[in-house]
Amino acid sequence: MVDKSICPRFEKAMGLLSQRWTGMIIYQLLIGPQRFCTIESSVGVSGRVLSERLKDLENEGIVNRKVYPETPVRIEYSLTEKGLALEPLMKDIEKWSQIWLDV
Amino acid sequence: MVDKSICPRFEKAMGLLSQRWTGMIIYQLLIGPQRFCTIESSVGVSGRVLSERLKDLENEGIVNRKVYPETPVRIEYSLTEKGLALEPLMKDIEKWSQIWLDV
DNA sequence: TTAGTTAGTTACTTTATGTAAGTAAGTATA
DNA sequence: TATACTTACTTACATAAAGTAACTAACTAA
Repeated sequence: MVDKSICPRFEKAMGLLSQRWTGMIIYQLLIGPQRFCTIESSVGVSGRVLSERLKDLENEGIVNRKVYPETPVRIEYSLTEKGLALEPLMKDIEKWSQIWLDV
Repeated sequence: MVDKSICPRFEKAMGLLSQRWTGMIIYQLLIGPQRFCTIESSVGVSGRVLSERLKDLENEGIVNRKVYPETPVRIEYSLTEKGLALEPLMKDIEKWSQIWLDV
């Protein structure tokens, strides 16, 4: 008795955003372009998973990766237009959490 | 070098919403009160995980569980005020997905 | 030559999820 | 009386995802 009436786009979006750490990474990148180690320490995600998530987000066109061949190499991750479009959503989570959650 | 400057409330909210299936369950309950088997089939989550999630959501005060001692027993899950307050957020995901994702 | 940098990757362990069968409490059917 | 059928779960077991820590590449500086 399958009765999936849920919009497949919504389902895909939720599938992306409900991966562990993905939301936190995007939220952190809303501050501005950042390098790997900065995201790692501010978000508290392991390098193994961060590397995986950034690859996925890049493939989805949500995150941009820019290499600066300095020494040591600097790589900056930033949000694309598609990624920046998630800001209202993040603000809503912020609002909700401030009203309904206590620390 | 730990530099977690992220708001703990936001982090908790994201921790809740980024659990697999949680968002879909809430989205489905926005339609109205529903029983276990309806959520199970419409969302496509397994009974094992659905049971776990509904317990968590009830503990968080997001979902309400009401027992109707009919035969066979009917149990209806619905969103509390706190849960309903997540609607704008869900609408944002909907909007974003419709603009930025293709099926 | 040794040490130090960033941005990863690899191997291994622990946790989360999927799958399918089982349970409890009750009614209806043979 | 026995068997089957309902919902709402739970349990046991298998697989997938995430955590941890060590390792690598490419380059510079001491």
